[in-house]
Amino acid sequence: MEIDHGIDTPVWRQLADILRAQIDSGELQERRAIPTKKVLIERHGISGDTVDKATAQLREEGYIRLVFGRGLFVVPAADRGAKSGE
Amino acid sequence: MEIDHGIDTPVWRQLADILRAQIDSGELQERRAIPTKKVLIERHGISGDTVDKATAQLREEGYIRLVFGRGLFVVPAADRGAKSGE
DNA sequence: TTTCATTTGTCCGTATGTATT
DNA sequence: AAATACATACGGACAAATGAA
Repeated sequence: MEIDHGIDTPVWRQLADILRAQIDSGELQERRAIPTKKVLIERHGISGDTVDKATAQLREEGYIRLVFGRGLFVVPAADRGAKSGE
Repeated sequence: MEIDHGIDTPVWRQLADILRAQIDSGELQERRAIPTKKVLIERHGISGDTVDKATAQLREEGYIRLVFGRGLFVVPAADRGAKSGE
């Protein structure tokens, strides 16, 4: 899964797509934290702002949820419908 | 309508609230462009990224719509339900 | 056609604030 | 006290689309 700066899909959306696919496939497990912001910055060679846009999108979709001071956690598919954030 | 950096409501959300109120009140008229990014930056003393976050929120709500190279235009209330962007 | 100005979205690198451990 | 973690914010830069000259 490589980020491509050359095509017309924004980098933040590509990252959101990658993370969503990893959640759907189980590579990122339910109730566990996704990689930290710092890791995503270093791994993909992108800025923190861009990571934020991707995670904001995923939070909006209900895929992940913020636990302050700890990280972003994968929401179980069963709880995706409606919860604390909405 | 003043932006306040001191309270816990993010600046980008405050700006979104201001613009939404101006649209609802008719101060910003339907089918007309909202103030440009540059104007909003100078008028409120905030950064371009912060303006972007506010306008992205309003686009998502269906209040405004992007016309590339021209500006962000107020969507008539009647068309807010569903249109080109969704 | 080419050039120039305008406008937006995207992106970077850094910094700060708040909460948790 | 210190490290970790995320959201927010800044200021600058670039690409693409539009319109005017």
